[in-house]
Amino acid sequence: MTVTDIFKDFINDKGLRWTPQREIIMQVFSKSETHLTAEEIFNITIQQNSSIGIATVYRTMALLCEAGLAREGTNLYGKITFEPLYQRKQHDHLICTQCGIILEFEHPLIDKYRKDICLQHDFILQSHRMDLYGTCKDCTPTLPPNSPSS
Amino acid sequence: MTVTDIFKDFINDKGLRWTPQREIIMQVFSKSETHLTAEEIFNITIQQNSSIGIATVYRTMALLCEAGLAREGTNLYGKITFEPLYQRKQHDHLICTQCGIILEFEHPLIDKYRKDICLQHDFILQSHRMDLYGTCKDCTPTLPPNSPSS
DNA sequence: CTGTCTGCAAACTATTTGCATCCCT
DNA sequence: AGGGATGCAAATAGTTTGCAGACAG
Repeated sequence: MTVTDIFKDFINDKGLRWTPQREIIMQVFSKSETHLTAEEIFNITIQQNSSIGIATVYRTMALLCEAGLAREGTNLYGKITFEPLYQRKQHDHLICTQCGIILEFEHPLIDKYRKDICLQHDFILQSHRMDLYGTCKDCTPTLPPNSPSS
Repeated sequence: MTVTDIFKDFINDKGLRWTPQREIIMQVFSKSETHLTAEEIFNITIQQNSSIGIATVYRTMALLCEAGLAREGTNLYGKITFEPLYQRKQHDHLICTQCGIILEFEHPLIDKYRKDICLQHDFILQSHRMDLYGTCKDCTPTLPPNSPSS
């Protein structure tokens, strides 16, 4: 059962049609390890089929979200991004505000306490998003050894 | 030392000018307990000064963010929102996807593990955002007592 | 064949910017 | 007086929508 199969089933079950555009877009997207904007997905897809329009990317991504295979978000610049959800552990993000890189992590206890909180508030948790913003290892200026303490 | 004082100092220190518009916008904003969009802030301010333009709201909110008194975010509909930061404990959010209400909570252990994670990744934490999405107490359909188990 | 999909371009919406004028300092 | 601040309107930028033709089933 591949991601493509799942999406194809979803499309069929809704009485929609399986098209080359939908297949390409979903493949490009599901290969990605990071959060992509519609434009980024579009730029990759047109390398494989130069006649795809960005409207189709948006329309297909909406279907992928509906199918539970993708999730919408917003990047540092306010653009909509899509995050692959298929067969991925739930995780949280470290986002470097210098270079924009997104690192992933998970922490079982954070997860546990998250659920506790929801119980305490009679809140039925559907999903969550936790992003930690800061400076990643590579963007942290490291003082050279013996550097003057100006 | 009120919020207004802090903002006024910030404005002065930058060699900028204290204007009625800035004062009104900042007061409207700092009275708010929730996340507001620019338009919401605008709608309240024009009740006090009908000639304020929305561009000024955006410009003033940018200053408040720079001053560390506000923080930008995105609501369920993709619009930019502003969250007051002054003299408020850091906290996380429970966001009801039905009615949009935002409940706040804090959990010291989640906070501790968040910091641990950053240490492990040589990541210098500047800020974070954790939003839990789901259904709040009031929007949860409760079965009447003795309801049939259809 | 039928009705969905597509690409295109136009429409929208939220946000930003240019500019003449205003008004703090 | 001088230069930042404002409101307006126009410009952007991202996303959505309408439509005629293409095409899956």
